[in-house]
Amino acid sequence: MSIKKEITIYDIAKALNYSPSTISRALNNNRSISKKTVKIIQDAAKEMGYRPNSLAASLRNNRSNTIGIMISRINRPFISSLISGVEERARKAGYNVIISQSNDKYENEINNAKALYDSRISGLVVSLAMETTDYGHFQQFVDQGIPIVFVDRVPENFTSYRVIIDNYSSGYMATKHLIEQGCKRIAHFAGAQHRNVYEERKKGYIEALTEYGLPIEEDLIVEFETLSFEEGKKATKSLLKMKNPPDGIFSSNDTAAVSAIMYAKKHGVRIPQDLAIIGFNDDPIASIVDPGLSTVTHPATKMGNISASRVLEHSTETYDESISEVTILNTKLVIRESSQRIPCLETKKVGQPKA
Amino acid sequence: MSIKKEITIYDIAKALNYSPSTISRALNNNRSISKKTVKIIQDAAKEMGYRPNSLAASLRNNRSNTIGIMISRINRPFISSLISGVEERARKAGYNVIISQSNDKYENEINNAKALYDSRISGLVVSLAMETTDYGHFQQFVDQGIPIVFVDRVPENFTSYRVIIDNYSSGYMATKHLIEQGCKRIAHFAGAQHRNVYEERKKGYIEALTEYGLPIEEDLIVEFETLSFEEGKKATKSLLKMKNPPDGIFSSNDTAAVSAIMYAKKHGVRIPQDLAIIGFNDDPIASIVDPGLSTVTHPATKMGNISASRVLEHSTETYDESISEVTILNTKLVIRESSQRIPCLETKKVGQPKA
DNA sequence: ATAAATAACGAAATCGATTGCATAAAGATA
DNA sequence: TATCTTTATGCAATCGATTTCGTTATTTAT
Repeated sequence: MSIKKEITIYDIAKALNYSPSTISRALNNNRSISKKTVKIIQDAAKEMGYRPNSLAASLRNNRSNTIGIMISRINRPFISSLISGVEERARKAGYNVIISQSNDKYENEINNAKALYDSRISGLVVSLAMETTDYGHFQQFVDQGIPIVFVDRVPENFTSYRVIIDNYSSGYMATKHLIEQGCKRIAHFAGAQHRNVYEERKKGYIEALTEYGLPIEEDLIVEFETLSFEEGKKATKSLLKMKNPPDGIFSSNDTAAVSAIMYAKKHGVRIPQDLAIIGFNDDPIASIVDPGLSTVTHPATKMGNISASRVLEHSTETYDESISEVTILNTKLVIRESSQRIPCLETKKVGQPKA
Repeated sequence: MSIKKEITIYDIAKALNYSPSTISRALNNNRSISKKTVKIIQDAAKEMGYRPNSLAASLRNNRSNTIGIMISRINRPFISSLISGVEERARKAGYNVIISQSNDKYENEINNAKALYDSRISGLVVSLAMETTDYGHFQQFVDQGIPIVFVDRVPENFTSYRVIIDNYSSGYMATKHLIEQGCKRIAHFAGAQHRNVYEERKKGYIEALTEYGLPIEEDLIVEFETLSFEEGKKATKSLLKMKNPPDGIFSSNDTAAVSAIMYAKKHGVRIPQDLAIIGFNDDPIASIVDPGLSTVTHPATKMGNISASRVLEHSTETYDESISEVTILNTKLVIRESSQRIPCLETKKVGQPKA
């Protein structure tokens, strides 16, 4: 266990007979050091096997070249791709990424926020826990000038960066698609209505029905807690038991939609003839289930990339904290067999270009 | 942008007329400070809103209460659950988790190792990139007494902690199951043979065939590069084109297995009657595909938990660096319809108890 | 009662990099 | 030549917590 000594700028300073300040500046390509000296120092540093101690730099600068991520659960396709996108971009810029999962609990989110804050992260990427309705725990970051990027599940009243999709239009398009396929009674699997994404998808659903003169039936709108497989099954069961069951379902996620497909199939309901189904997210299971689940793509990795970029490009000088910068990404309908009653391939774009 | 000043131990020291040393000790419950004083100081700290600056402590201690993770890709079910398990355990202990993905590239793995090393992580959890065959980039951690836990994809010759499943037995059991279901010509989707997991699964496969007196046919063993959906399709296609096609497939992962199911189904091959299939991992898609894919469970989250524990419990004093501590977790066969020719539910355990 | 041990706390160095200010040398301008 | 810049570098403080050595009281032992 012979722990090797690390080389510091002091070692280099001694070896080259320069002061530590000069070494530091040279290594950071500070222009006040002549190119010749810079070269000498950088070469020596490389040769001596110097490795910057980022902890020391972080302490001095009071920021740690680290991006913190707060999400509900890592092991969900959308979330893991989102994280992947953040990591990808951050690492290219030499930043580390710290993750924390809330398991959709408000209390965990608060604790994680504190932990990340104490870690002196230089930026935060957040997708809110299902439970969260109060955003006070994010104020500490704002007070310290640490940029926050909310992704996908964003708060209603909190000035910050946002990276989202157009949930309203996406919900509208998904529902419209079902209508165009001949559905007259379309059910909706809605998520918690205090979470923007679910609220807006539902609004889009209602708008589409309204526009096409179809009635809004509260019986056909099921509000889920977690949009889980189990919940999907239960909801499908009770929908199919109705005297006048729906002929279409727009689900706010793929898990519940797939669950519906499987339950319906098992009970002799033909998909899409008797029941057309469309989900949301384009998780891997969407293309595996039989019949394939039509859905709305959710550009997770790209959202992660952009979120990280927002943090990296954030500049305290140019930042106006009274303005929310919102980035809206396009989604696409992916039409598979679960909703395709009329034989005609189509792929539609939803949403607006980047704001 | 009025950035609030943080409270330090010096502020507390001044307020209470103690020295910073005493404050530090009291906050760390050092026994050389009287209980009375400790209480006074801790109360004051709380009241003043003191928050320890972990960067300062990290610099001083030269370790950062952070666990680094190196994996191939975050957005894979097994990996994201693994990470989830590490995060879960680490956060409970007040540790942060930094992630880095190699995308299965050796070069990225080297760079990530350097980045994590420079971040002064206090422990490392690694699942090797597909490409990696040289392990020199991990030596730096050993030299600094930083514990490394290899999970799942582990190196052959590198003394360290390991958390794995019994791939050999699992492969054996999976194959045996197919044999018991009446398969006579079982194909194998093998992964890169320099990666322990794939090599051992194949060995288990061969052992089972041998034990039951079935011939080993090289034509039926397909070595994959990435075990992707595409590769699975291609392999299935050529297998089914053989004059004497296989009646069973043991795939080293679920993705390729599901791909095989879908391809075979599409081409009129009945599953499991004509072709019985079993996969590996128990990814979500395994229970979604129709017919449901039999597979081998891979206790990902638990492996993550244990890996984190190994790091947290690691003690430089008691550690003997000439010994590899290996933890082997149980796997289970999950029998679904894709392999069930004989009507009889079964679930078998594979592997040994924790070492 | 006196030496020895213990308890409770303080002074100051340390971890390694950064940076405002000072300084010296070289070049430019009048 | 004298003055003013500009260039290149060093000095020393700083970030905040930890820790090694001490230094006083206060107990305990003899």
